[in-house]
Amino acid sequence: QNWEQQGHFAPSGKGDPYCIMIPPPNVTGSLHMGHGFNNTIMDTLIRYQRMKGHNTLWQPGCDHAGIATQMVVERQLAAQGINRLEMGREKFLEKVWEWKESSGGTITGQIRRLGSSVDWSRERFTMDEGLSEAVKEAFVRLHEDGLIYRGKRLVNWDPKLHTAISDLEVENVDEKGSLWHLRYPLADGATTADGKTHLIVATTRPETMLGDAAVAVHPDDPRYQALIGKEIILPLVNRRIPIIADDYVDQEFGTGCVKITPAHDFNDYEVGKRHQLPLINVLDRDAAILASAQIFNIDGTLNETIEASLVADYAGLDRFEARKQIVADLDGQELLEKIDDHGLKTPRGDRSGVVIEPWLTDQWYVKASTLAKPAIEAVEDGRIQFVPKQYENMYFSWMRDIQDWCISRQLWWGHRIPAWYDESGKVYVGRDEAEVRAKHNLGSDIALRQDDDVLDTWFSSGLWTFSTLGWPQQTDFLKTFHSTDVLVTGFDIIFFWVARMIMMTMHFVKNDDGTPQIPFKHVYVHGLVRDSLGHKMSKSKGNVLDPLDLIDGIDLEDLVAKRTANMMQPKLAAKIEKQTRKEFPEGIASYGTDALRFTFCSLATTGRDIKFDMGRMEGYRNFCNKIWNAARYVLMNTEEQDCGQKGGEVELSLADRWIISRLQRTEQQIEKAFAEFRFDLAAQALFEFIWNEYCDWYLELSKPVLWDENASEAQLRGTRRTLVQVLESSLRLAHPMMPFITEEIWQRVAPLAGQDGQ
RNA sequence: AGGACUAUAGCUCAGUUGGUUAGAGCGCUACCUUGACAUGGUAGAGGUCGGCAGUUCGAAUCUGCCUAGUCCUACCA
Repeated sequence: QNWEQQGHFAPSGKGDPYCIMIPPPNVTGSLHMGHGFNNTIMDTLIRYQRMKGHNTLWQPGCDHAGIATQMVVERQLAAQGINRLEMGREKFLEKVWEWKESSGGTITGQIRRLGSSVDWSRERFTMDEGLSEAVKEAFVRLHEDGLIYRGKRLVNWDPKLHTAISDLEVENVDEKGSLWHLRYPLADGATTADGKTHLIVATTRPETMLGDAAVAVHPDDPRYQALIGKEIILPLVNRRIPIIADDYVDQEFGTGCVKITPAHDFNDYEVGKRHQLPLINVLDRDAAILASAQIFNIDGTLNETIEASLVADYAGLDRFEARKQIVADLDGQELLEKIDDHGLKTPRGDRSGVVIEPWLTDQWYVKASTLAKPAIEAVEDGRIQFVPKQYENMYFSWMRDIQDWCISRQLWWGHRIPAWYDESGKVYVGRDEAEVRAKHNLGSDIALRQDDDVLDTWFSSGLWTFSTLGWPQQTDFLKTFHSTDVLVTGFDIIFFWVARMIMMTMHFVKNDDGTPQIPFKHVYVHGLVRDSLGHKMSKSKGNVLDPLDLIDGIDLEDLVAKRTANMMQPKLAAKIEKQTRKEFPEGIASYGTDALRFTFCSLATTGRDIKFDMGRMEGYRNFCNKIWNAARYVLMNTEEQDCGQKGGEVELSLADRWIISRLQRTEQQIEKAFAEFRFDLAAQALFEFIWNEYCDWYLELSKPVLWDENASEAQLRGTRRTLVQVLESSLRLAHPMMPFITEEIWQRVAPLAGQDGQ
């Protein structure tokens, strides 16, 4: 029976509490090197604290990962020719739950293989009943506090996934594009200073010109000052739009004239508001006909309002098709001045990869700046400390300029927003429909419809440290283990998750005296695990390592098959196969969990990315072997022997006293290393002590004593006792990093050393 | 545009508050199969610590500038 079965991983109930919450992986995901690293660090910390006699809780769980999971299930259905919309919400959700049930155990099983000593009895899932209640409660309370509102604003719209996403989910990618210079004819016979009858605007998105509401110039620009207040005839749609002055315009860039399209660009939106421009496009003057404020449909095709306009057949065209058509049409009317090459940052959805459109819709927002204030202070005054410290700057710069957080998603998989609408569209927020009716005195004759949208996944993960302990109930676990001690996570989710956890927790969880509780005292930030060349591991690069393959080993054919499975492009598969055969001609040997974990620890240096080096791991596998053999030697010479544990005179030699003093120094080094989260230094100190001192010197020095026929009983007892005691202490030091080998040997060594083995 | 980080042996990385001959693992060379361990042992080669200048009795370490690379944030049409 191992320690997990004996229940050693649950809180002991004795000693000072020490708690870590696992960053919940995607429930349908599978283990990668990042998890392996992350879990090793946490487990090492937890085991270390547990051995020091603390009342430890390491709580596992998974995230429902809204978009990611929904995409996977949609893809599966698509393979069977089924569309989610045809299926309907309820049936689709049944499918997602089915998928969750069938694949949801994968990653937790894999985490177990890493030796993670989590308390499985307290496993949580963000869509569990308890956590869902917490989410609902949090939403309603934030709304009551005036920190959640619903509003029509420009959002980042994903035309592929058909949902809004937050700023953080948009990646700005450097891409080559063009700058189109378009001629906009001046109205009423006006001319420019140099006698032209048009202005030239430069744009990277010519198709949005259909929605232009103005042309802006800089107020001080001498070239255009005389034209401010005059009007332009917008080409193709022949609508009159004003020339306005705004110092947002950079005189140096392009022609110094900017087309303003408030419904399709965040800057233009602000300009539009400043100048009270209609937030709209083609049919602005006939608002009655105007159903939508934009020229795009939900999927990025041009909408019907275009067709109703003066011009032809853009409606239904994809936005990029429309671009070609519009440029061609402008060219046909001699309105295209020139096209320049232009590098630009294209906003793309981090999940879908498609170009994100600013789109005007009703969404729910969290007023982040209010929540950010105490969250900033907590880091400023050191209640929360980042390790390494430089990440605090990153945190501050984002938090001090934080934008409201769009939390509604037009998805089905997630926590449905607890808001209801009556027939007039008036919105009521409450824990359930009954509460809403009671609170607002709505009779049963009034029909209510719940909001279709769900919450951003990060909304529920933001509550993770306390929702998993039973909040809003004041449970014993919440009182004992919150605030948690350390959060172990990657820098890539500091904004997504860490910052939001701090904000949410400090708003909802209070001490008895009313002061806010922080979610954790330390944030240990680690880097990405990369391959030995420093490249990011990814399926398409074919350089992915599976931690389990490093533990168990894998032969070459299986590895090739694994790396090239389900490739989109067959060409890529051939390349990956070649590369894999070259890198691992013999496949991957089995290194064992301890070697893998020890390698992670030794590479866990201050906050930089980790290049995973197989050579390093090979060396540490040899170290495991060294420990094993040293233990064999010690047991051979001490088991069934008098090690002084039953009394009797014990004489310590110089060597005995020397190794004991070295051990004590090592213990101090490791204690210091752990206090500073320097797992690499802890690993190094342990390695050097066990190999270079205990094995190379002390074991050798013990041989002549043990084999000396003239040695006294007291001398033999002294050497045997030192052998077992130093070994036992070394195993104790090694155990957090190498749990398996130490657990196995320990059971035999501990009694000899007069310890109980735990 | 602003900010952060990195640069040390062929490779992957340590080097604490500036202090003798700069360390580890892997790789490399030579030798060693005696009873913990060839996943081992002994001996060894290999570094002008990215560059330049400065502070100092003394710099891998502190300061400034430069170069190369990685990353984060930002509204350049």
